[in-house]
Amino acid sequence: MPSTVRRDSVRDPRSPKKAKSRSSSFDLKSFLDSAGLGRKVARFAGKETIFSQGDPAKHVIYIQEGGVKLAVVSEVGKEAVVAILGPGDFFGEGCLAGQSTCMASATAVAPTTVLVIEKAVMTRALHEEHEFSDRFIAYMLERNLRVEADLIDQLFNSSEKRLARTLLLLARYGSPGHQATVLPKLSQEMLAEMIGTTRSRVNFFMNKFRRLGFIQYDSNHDLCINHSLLSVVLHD
Amino acid sequence: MPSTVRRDSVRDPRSPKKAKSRSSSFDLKSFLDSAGLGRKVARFAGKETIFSQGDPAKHVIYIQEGGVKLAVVSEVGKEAVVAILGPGDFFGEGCLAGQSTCMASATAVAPTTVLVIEKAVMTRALHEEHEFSDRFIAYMLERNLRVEADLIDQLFNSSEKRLARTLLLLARYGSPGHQATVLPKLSQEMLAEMIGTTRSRVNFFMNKFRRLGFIQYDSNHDLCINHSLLSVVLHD
DNA sequence: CACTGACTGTTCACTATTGAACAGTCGTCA
DNA sequence: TGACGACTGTTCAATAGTGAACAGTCAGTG
Repeated sequence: MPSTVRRDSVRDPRSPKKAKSRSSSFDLKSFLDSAGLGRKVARFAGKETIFSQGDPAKHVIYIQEGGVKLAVVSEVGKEAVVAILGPGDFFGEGCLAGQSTCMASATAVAPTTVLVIEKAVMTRALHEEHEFSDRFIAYMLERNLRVEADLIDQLFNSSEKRLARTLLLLARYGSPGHQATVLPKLSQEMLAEMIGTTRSRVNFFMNKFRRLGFIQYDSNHDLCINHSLLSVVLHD
Repeated sequence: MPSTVRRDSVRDPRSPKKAKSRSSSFDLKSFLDSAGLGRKVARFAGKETIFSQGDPAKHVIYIQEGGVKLAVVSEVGKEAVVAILGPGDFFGEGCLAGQSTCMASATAVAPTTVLVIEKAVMTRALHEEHEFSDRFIAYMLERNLRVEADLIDQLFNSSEKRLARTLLLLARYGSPGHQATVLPKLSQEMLAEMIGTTRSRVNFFMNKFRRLGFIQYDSNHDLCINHSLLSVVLHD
């Protein structure tokens, strides 16, 4: 069984407005369709594996609907969640940089539909289609900021703060801008893997946050977080 | 004074061959020159600041010669080194993703010459010059892998392993492929900031590694590391 | 030379984090 | 219904990591 380890990344705090910017004037789906890239649509049920760490890396995948978890497993069997992605996100793009195998496993976290794009086709499209290339660059820049923010979070903050931040980001992801937000079901085990700590630690802080009124939940009911109160944790 | 915190990233372990791939057929420098992008050349002495966290973000910068350290400072004054970049690397690219201020400070770690490219000019070049755009995409993909690897390292490994990994990466950077490598002078304070721990911890492990013969150094002489021995640390 | 600044070497009390174990609570499925 | 699996709640000894202090080395400099 996997045990520890982390990573949130769901929506970067440093690019606040971005939430909807992907649905700009350019219609990616139509472009992909017309370019013959969109033919390969694939659907996955929740918890279904899309690809596994070590598989040959041959495709870039674009999420149309649903959600995907990227995770890696260490030599000693610890699991870490590198990112949780949603509609509009790409993954598997490592193959464009010469990666021959997948560095992470991708698993659907909900019923998900994706476009599967051959590496060669993707490369050609990037060469030939300006707008597509622009969009992809913008996406990679954003993604980079997100990962960097996660890294910095990891460097600076204690696991208590990382948990608070992750919950806030997940909440923002769900429904932007409100004071209190309900989160989809998420096990403490998975939170631990996102944050890079142990389940017992997550449990400890979740109970602490609940005791202090920062969050609410009854066993197996949805989690509800109070943005402003929880934010306090981040600033000591 | 800053105290703790981390980050290596110098050359990703997952893209071994890449070291020289940037000097491919396409001559970036000539392109930039001919496109009028290369007019603004700037030079910095070692330790000179290129830009500071919080400055307005208006340029993408391309390193021609030398080395640059990207660091961020937390609210409580801790400093973390996000990356150490060399010739062929870009930085400041966050402004292309809509960042209005610099998220990090950039400091030359050696005498350095760079091309300073206006955000608008960069955007135009990405639109209009296929080959340039390709190159930039490739660069961002690689950079992304690097940061992700750093994040994963942080998630999985103890500070001892992170120190070993960072030393190995720095060594590979210096002179690829050999058994023992000499590293440029690097204070333990800075190593601590790259790794995300305290100087006392770094000192402790440096002495341990030296005692075990994994590395050698006399006060203020260059550090010499033994690749194969030090690699052992990574695998427990 | 004496002084300062920038480092390394070392120690130590405290705190944070891990890892593992065990009990309790659902939901579901034969 | 009862067994199972997937969770949460809780505890605790054992480590790992922090922060701050103080001494020692060395180079440069007025």
